[in-house]
Amino acid sequence: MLTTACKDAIRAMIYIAKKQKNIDNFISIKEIANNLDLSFYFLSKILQKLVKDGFLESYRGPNGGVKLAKPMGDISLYDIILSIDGDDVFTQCILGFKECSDIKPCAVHEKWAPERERLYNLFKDTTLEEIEEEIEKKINIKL
Amino acid sequence: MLTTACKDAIRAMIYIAKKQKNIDNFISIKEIANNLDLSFYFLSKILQKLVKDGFLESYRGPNGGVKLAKPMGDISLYDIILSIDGDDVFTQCILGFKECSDIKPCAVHEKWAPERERLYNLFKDTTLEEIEEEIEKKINIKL
DNA sequence: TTTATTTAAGACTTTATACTCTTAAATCTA
DNA sequence: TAGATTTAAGAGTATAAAGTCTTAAATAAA
Ligand code: SF4
Ligand code: SF4
Repeated sequence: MLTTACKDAIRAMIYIAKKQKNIDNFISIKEIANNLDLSFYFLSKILQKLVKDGFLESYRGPNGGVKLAKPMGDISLYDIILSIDGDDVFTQCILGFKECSDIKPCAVHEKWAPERERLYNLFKDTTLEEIEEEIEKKINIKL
Repeated sequence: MLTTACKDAIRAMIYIAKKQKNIDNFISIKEIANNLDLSFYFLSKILQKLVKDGFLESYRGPNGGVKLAKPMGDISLYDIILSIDGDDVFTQCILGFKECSDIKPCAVHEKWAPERERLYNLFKDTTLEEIEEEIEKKINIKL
């Protein structure tokens, strides 16, 4: 469904959003990796993409790190997925056909197309802000 | 979402079901591969799994090939996916957590869990028979 | 200005998936 | 029985994803 790089990216963004709600500092990637039990090396690589795509702002040197480059209500899970994995999940055919036309659809199009649409809407509608509120509301949330 | 091996498997099973509606012969893997524009070698490997799991019956020698081992109404897309890819798509966490309890869920569980359930039902409910009927009904179906 | 800290970038290694080929076994037909 | 056909099984190769490491650049603080 999603690559591990993408899953890690989402978890990191949630962590950043949660932390940023309180303090507006840059958060070091090492801290994020440690707290989420991820490889620092791997996470660094992943977050670089989000920086390039304008979802994170980064700063080097002591007290450096990353922070959200936009209001958390303006960053959706779709944005993160698109940045890391591309839009294949939302556009590709369930049977793997390269070209897909509604004129000559495959045998499961009627079943798959609406589901794919639901998936798109789900991720598009879910913002870091909403997730952050969910975390505040509940007690036992795994990060 | 699905591996290419799994997509190929589904396409092959649809092809077999469609053909078997008319004649009850064994269908050679070479014929399937040619018609679906797939590698004979790769497809052979993939279909072996479906044979082992009891969804296909195979026969060697001239006029040999494969045929459905069950009524096409008894083979769902879920069965095929399970046989080739395993059940990861239907059980795994969207954030990649190994263990997942409803007691301490992740921040997107409330959104993801129902969607995963829908996906499961969709594939579980869609049988080769239903797909075959869809193909008969429509004119321009890509195989 | 020197040293420590932190991200950026690219090379590199490992692992998993995708794909190919060869040989063996089963079966039909001449 | 000999030869052709077709799947089975396993080895082998190629490509992509995952993960690691090294060096450079930016910055802060001593
Ligand atoms: S029409 Fe069929 S082939 Fe095309 S995207 Fe839809 S499901 Fe896939
Ligand atoms: S509770 Fe969260 S971590 Fe567990 S499966 Fe659901 S979405 Fe994934």
